[in-house]
Amino acid sequence: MGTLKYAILGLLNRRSMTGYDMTKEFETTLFEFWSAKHSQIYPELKYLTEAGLIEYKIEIAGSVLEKKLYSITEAGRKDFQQWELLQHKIKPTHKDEFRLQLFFSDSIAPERRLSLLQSQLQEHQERLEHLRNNLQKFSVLPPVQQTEFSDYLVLLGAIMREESCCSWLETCIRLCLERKDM
Amino acid sequence: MGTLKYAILGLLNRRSMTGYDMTKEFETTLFEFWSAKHSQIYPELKYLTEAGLIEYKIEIAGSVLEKKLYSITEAGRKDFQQWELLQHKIKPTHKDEFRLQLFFSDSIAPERRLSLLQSQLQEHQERLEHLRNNLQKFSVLPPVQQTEFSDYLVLLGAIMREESCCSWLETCIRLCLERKDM
DNA sequence: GGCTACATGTAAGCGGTTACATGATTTA
DNA sequence: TAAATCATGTAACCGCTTACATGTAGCC
Repeated sequence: MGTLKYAILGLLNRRSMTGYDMTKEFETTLFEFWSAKHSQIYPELKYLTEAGLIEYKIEIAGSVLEKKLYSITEAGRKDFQQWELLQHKIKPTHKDEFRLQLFFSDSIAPERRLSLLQSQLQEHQERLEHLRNNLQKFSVLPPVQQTEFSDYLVLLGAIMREESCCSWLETCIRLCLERKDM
Repeated sequence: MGTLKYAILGLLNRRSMTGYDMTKEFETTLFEFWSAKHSQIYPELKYLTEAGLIEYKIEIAGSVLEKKLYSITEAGRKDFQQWELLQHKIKPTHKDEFRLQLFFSDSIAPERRLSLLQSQLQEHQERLEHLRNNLQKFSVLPPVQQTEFSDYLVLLGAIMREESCCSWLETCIRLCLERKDM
């Protein structure tokens, strides 16, 4: 797919930054829908530079430390904006180890299945709470043209996904309890 | 993670089958939460056989064609059942190219963003419809001990996930339309 | 006889993670 | 001065996909 390329171009389309800054962005802002480690980012930056889609100038921090401040080129911006218009097909399978485990859970004791469901529910509840805290920074709904509007939409998506997951797990637990003796 | 290993052991824990049968299972039954191509399955079968977790006997189909009918060994069953009890941590990032695209969509025209949202909604609606058709085979809720009960739970999970995704996309579309001039 | 499905493998390459490796700057 | 953070890279390995490669069985 080569999606990392566009994640990087997208970041640089917003503002110039170093590879280190990008690493932080992937760990925080983009974390809900994309991630990449520095060991993947640096080689990709090298490749994108060679391809002429980005460029860098060296800045000196302190007295000797060289930082590479990357920015997007015109060619890069063009490439990015073309990708931004593509109507991607959805991926057919969302791999999910827990659901695989649940699918085969008729091989274990019903109480064990119940405890798996409950621990899974707790994890998703914690993530949901965390996401809802993030939502609080949007005291008012941002205008559509602004960057914050997109941020708001994807955060909303993450929250709704977790809510739905929690309510599914609650349903599973309820069904297991209600029908304990069947 | 080595999850494919347990997907295979789980299948063989239900019934003996060939690599080809497994390929079909991954394409149909398990498709919503796991998948694997035959090119990944056959080497894994070889490895699991060497590790003593599964074994095969050769069956002749027709006059000469050799099929390897795999079954799980006692060691394999033990390994599988141990995995089945593990309380896995949820994966922090669900990579999603569409959400990445949406996140950066302040760089394109609002009508373009709207059309992306609408095409994405349509895809998810189609998948949802397909999943709801699958649900119809459960005319009554199966008893908890049975294999079909697990099947039902994961199908319900897939449906709820798609429903939530659709309603998120509908919300996004509504927000974009309502606030067109802001 | 031809098509589809059955059946089993290997090879190249990509995307990604973990670990290895190094050094400067800032802050407590 | 010690620890945390900033900063940049490489190497080995794993999981997975795409493509290559081959041949049989059943059905119309």
